[in-house]
This record gives sequence, structure tokens and C-alpha cells, in this order.
Amino acid sequence: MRVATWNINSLKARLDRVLAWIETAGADVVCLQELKCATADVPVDAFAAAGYETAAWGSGRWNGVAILSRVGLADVRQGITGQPQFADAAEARAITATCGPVRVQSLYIPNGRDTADPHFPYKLAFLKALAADAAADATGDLPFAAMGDFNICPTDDDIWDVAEWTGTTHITADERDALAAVQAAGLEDVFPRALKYDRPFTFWDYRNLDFPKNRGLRIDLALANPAFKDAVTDAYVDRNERKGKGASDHAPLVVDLDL
DNA sequence: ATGGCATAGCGACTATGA
Repeated sequence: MRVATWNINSLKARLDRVLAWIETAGADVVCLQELKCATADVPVDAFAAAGYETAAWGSGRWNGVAILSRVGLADVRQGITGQPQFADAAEARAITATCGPVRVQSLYIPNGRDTADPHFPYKLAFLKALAADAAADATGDLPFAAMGDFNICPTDDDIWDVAEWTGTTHITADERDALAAVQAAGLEDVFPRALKYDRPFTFWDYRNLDFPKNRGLRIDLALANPAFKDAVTDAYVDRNERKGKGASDHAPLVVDLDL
């Protein structure tokens, strides 16, 4: 089966591309992030017509996560245990579901904005809660993966030029330590193939010709438990989906499983 | 030191993203 995660940067603006991609890619399960619409505005009928059930948590203009599945959808859980709030609100950043033989979590980790911004400790707190939340699924027999936009480059190789990002979020030791704690719960980074160049970036800023110049980041990850990891036969970033007018600034991360 | 580009929202601009 084929599982994918993709930050689509607005479901409304990207619907045609999402429908086209899930069909041509033949994805069985798709984790989406940054819906940027309310739960009630998620086009579940369009996904149903394409053969997919939908679990979604949207909250309007920002954030929003979903899971599409054509292999069943059960045991849906919104948010994570102990999820911190920001500005007194629980943001739509996590949804988990069992899809046939696998359990997947669609995650949109807070950006952090700036290391001096309140959003930064919020990001770290979210990751700390995630590490505790993931422990049960990570050690279970059911194949499980926490997938999504982690907004962290795990290593200096996961960014086009780390020197250009000195002092910014996404590459700090605090963030990498928080990510390592999530992995220490029993989840391993499923490292994808690059379809072009040497590194499998998943995000390129719209500005500055960053995509043509391959100034990218690898921030979209699939963290898998042993049962999931053992079933992986291939993983790659579909950078072709980043091309052309109307693309998201993220490309889908695709994982194939012998399940 | 800042913006670039893209998105949504009652909008003629701002906030957010990474």
C-alpha cells in the first residue's frame, strides 16, 4: 500500500491538484496539513467520489489537518493528549486514524516564528506532548507512523544552506532535541529518496526562485514505529508536484509499504 | 535591516508561513 503526507497550503486553493495527485499517485492513505478551512468546509463529497473517506479537523483561516483513506477509516482521534494551547485556543494540528493495516497521524507542528517569539516555546511544548502521546502507538504491534510537517530540519544536511539560516528557527538544538525525544519514544525517520539532486527536500519557499535553485528544506517527515518501518519498501519526495502554477510550497512525501 | 510569494479574511490592508 501507498501512504503519503503533504502540506497543501490551503485545501480550497489546491483541491483540483490534490484530487489529481491522489489519483495519479495511487495513494491509499494521505495525510494533509494546512487545510486553511473549517471542518465543515472540507469537501468530503469530492473525496468520496474519488473513493476516499475523510477525517478532518479544520479551524478556519490557519492550520487544519486531515487524513484521506481508501482502505478504511476507524478510531479517529482529534488532537493529542496534553496538547498545549496557543492564545487560549487548541489549534487544529493533529488527527490520528487507523486505515486498514496501518495507523497514521497527520501532524502540523507549530512554526515557532522566531526563537524569541512565544510561538517558539509553544512549538517545543507541542513536541514534548507529542513524545508522550506517541509512546503507546510507537511500542504497539500495529504499524504506526506520525507523519506531517514537523517544521524542523533534523540535521544540517536537511537544509540547502545552514549558514543562511543562522539564528533562525527550524535548525536550533532545542528543536532538534525535542524531535529526538519524539523519536526516542520508538519512532524512526523514514528517509526518502531524492528524485533529483542529492537531497530529498520537501519544502521550497515561493520567493527568490528557491525551487528552481533547489534552495529547499526537508521538514516533512514520516516517523515510523518498528512494525511500520519493517514494512517500508520505498520512500521518495514527489518534487514534480512542486512544479508549475498553483503548486503548494511543499511536495508530497510518499511511503510504500508491503502491507 | 527588509522583502521577495502565496493564502484567507469583510479586505482597499493585515497576519501568517519557514
